[in-house]
Amino acid sequence: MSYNHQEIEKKWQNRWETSSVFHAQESTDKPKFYCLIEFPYPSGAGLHIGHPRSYTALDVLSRKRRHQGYNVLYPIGWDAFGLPTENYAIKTGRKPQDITRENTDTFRRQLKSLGLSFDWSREVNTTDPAYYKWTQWMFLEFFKAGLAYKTKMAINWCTSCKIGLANEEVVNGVCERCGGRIEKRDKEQWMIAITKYAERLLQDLDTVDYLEKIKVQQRHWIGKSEGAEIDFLLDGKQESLKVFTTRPDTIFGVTYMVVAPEHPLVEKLITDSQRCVVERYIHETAQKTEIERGKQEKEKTGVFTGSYAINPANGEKIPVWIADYVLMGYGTGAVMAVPQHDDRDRAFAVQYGLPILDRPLISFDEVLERTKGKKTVAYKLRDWVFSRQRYWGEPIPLVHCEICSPQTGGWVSVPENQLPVVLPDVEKYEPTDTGESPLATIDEWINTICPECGGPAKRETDTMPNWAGSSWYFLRYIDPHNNETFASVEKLKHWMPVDLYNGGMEHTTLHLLYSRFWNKFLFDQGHVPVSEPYARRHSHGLVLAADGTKMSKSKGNVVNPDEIVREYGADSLRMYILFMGPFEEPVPWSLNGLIGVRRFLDKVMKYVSVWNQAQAQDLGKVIEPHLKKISDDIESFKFNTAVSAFMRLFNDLNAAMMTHDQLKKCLIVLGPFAPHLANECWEMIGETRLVEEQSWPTFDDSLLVQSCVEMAVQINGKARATITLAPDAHEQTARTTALAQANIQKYLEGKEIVKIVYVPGRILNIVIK
RNA sequence: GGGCGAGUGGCGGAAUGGUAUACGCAGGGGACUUAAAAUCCCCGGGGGGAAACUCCGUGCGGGUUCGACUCCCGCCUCGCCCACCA
Repeated sequence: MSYNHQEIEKKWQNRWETSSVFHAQESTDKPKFYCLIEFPYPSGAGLHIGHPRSYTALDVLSRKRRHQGYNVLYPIGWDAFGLPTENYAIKTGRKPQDITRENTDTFRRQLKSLGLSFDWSREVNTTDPAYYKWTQWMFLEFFKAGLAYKTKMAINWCTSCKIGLANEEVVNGVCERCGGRIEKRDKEQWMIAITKYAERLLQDLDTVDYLEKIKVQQRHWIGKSEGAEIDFLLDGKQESLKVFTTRPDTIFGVTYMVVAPEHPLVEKLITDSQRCVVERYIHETAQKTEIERGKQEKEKTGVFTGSYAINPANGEKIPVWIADYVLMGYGTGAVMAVPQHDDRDRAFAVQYGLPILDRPLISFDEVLERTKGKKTVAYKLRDWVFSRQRYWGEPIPLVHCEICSPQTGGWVSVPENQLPVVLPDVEKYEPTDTGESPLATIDEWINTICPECGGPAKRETDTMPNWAGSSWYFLRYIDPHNNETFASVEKLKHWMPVDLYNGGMEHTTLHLLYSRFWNKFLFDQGHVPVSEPYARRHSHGLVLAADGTKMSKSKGNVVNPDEIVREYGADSLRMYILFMGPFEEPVPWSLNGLIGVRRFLDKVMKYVSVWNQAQAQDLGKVIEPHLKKISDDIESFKFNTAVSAFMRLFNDLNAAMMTHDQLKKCLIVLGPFAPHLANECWEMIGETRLVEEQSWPTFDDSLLVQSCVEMAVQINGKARATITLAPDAHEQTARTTALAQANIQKYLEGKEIVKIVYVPGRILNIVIK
């Protein structure tokens, strides 16, 4: 017998919608639980089968918390700015706004069909002007605090997307999104000074409950090194070269120095005789892509500048080289090379025949004294490139005025009462290879008046990266319809921090770090009540195709959730996706596995439909251990074994009828996993109201202990017999029973018992010789 | 090169010091049926044996322990992340 999932799923989804059971409450004495999933990017491809993995898992937990009496906030929204939509708009000649609306409609319909207990009344959309008004407002807070600045810098330019990328968006030397070739380009960019928060982003990891691998990855990304800055006077010149080193104690072994090709002192270092060769090297290096640089990792390149520096520790004269293995963005962009102690320096020294000297080490303090150096720290973290030269993003709310604000380069904030600066309609969205935003072609939008002097001014045409809107969306969920502020202080105090945030590992050094930073900044400005936004962070594994590879359109191995829901039902999909494997591990999709879960759900439906109270017996001893395990497994994210415990429960029943109360308990615990079926069964046994309105069951300890257990008897660690005993049986009883076993006696014949190890309820091991 | 994780039946996986392979899939056998589907019951790591039982077995090699998939040391393979960060 197979139940009609299409009928019952629609029915209960309507009931949930009209009853508002999933709405977070505004005023209540209940403890709060804020449960967050990473809001999706509504792509044209529709929901990916991987999305429900995270959503269903946290749905189970949210539902359990509601049963447990918590006021639960489990919201959903759309991270809808970004390139795929813009590129699709260009290709089809349509407006990104229209495409986004269609895509979010599809995603909303698909998510609702899964029976997820989101509070749909709080839906947010980063592309909604009422939302991005506050993204712009927050940007201005960064600007006013001096943390947003515009600077000319070599950026990563994706030649395919025609867009500047942050370092974080360049993966293996190619564009993270499209795989396109990256080249370096000099461009004026808005930057946000995340590096000012490097130390706190690092330190405060100790105050939050994240999976350890997430902390490790963030620490590594922030990359703190302690060391010293030491000045090396240039021979015959006024200037000195400042280096950063983590090994000041090796300073006697310095045999040469190296500066990055982009170092500001390069021009002064070049001597006439070397000018030709050095300039050619710098030019060649600038042309190199990240990939090309990577390939030459083993083979280092560089040139001698012609200049010398003086080692402040011993007065030795040492040559200064230029090489691209030294990075301008880290430390001071200059190093003292100690081939004896550093592999890279050694490789370079070998390559160019520079001396390698084995000199004694000296203490940190002594070095600082001799060289007048100072202790310092360096971070790998770089400031955040915040400009994008594209259309489909939040306009940066600044105008440029020739007269006003010379201290900020002529940049003036758009006043709060003129926010949001709304994206204007444009004819064409194509990016230009000149690196200007498509907004740059709309004169009537660009030309405006300066809010300070009233004179003519021009709007900034760069837009924000799509990490902007996602850096604070968890705050907007708390008060999504507020027109006065992004969220009221009282509501923020009630809900923050997020109690549990689940998302993909790929966001660890991007979104997760950005949003921690963003929240800390708002905290410092007094706008949010907590310094860390997420009390706990968990992460899920990918759903792979059946062959264990990533699902991709080009390989044609993408599973469509609509089809699964139509054929097998949302409850089957939910339960299978939890059952398929450990939550944190990548797991291949299997239609057969899904069918197995559907059979189980049919079995439950069949059981309930033939269940009758007249034949009921007390099956508490069978049922409760399983329900207890399921309840515990939810807490430890072991959803796969929770589902198998359900299967065992119904196998163990052997079709025996449990009591009405016991059946109710089973259905309440089933609710978070298969909510439609649980409600349908709930109604079939004559219950009114919704399963969602019931309290989570408690478990009777006396029913959790078995009266007797089967125990192995081992001889020298090998199982030779089994005996049945009370779990707390006395050792003497256990020994007597074990020694009476025929197979045990066989082994004991002619042997001496050295000792007997007895672990009640577990094992009895007889050691013989 | 560095960091993190994983390696268990035909397959997804369970067990984190105590009878390895729970649960599910695929497979074999049986019941029901004119038949099939569906459903239900039974079997199910490999070798030997009629059976009782026995030997081998959790990537490889050592070790700790009464007892190791589990802990320790040394390798191999795969996955993910970072990768010239001084």
